[in-house]
Amino acid sequence: MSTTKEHDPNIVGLRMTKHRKVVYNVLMNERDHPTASEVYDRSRKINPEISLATVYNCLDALVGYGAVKQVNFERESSRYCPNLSEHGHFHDGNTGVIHDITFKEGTNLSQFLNLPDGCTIDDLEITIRGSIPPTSN
Amino acid sequence: MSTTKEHDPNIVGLRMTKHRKVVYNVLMNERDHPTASEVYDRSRKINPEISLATVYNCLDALVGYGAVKQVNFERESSRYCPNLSEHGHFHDGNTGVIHDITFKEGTNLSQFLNLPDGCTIDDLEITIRGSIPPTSN
DNA sequence: AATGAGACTTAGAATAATTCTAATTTAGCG
DNA sequence: CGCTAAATTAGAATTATTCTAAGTCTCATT
Repeated sequence: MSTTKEHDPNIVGLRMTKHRKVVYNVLMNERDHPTASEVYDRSRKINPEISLATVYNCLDALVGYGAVKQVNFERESSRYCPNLSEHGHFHDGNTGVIHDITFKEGTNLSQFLNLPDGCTIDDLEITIRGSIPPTSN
Repeated sequence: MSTTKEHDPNIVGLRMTKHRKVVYNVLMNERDHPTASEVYDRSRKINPEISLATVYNCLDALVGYGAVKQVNFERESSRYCPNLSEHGHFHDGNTGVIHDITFKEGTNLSQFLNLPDGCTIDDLEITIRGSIPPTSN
């Protein structure tokens, strides 16, 4: 489960620097929605001379090119997620773990929301706070 | 449309002070999802000696007692909303206006989301960023 | 209506996440 | 291989929010 492969976003137009690679690999290798400062800590283990400002820059660049998603929960620090598929987040209050949640096949927003007439949707964020019962097995 | 009534949350257990009344009325009289500092500006017009810290305290108290909702959009300043019914928000990128959006009658989350087994939901936040075509009439 | 305890309010300092600045280094095209 | 624009850096700056400690008010109880 902890295969440490080399990942490469390979995005057209995104200049691939040493630091961007490190940050991207940090996100791919432990997909637990880390904050910028957690990414910073992990990145320094790989390349100790990276700075926090660079981590922010790299994350911004990766988000800007659509290689990772930025997740905001309440007003906490932003978190970063390499899951590019359309999904929401379930924040388990017991464990603090953030789970990705997907839509059921063939779901369309206007089926259940009263959206403004003729609106265009650029981005959707669904965040649920709750708890998951401990598995009894 | 700009009736300036006196509103009172009348919540059991919520001590109703002068400042809390002012803050609550500010929210009720212009229901446009203001930030704390916008609430501060409007409150000072009614009662110039209110402080920003008090505005934060009052908003926190009102949120804590369920008299208003706190809305977070990305990592921008929190906004406050006296619409207590279950609803999401549509952020119009053209105008900057935030519209409340409601669920269609009888909607259940698990109809369209793959939720964790047996999870309990405490809070749901749906935020859509998009645009609404200008009305042509 | 007076009292008192605890909750509210205040100004200003402190904090925390993020962004900015200006100087230096680097990627990658030609 | 040299060049130029873009990336990186350390540290300062910014911004929203929270904290602190002292003074004030609300309201249940008299």
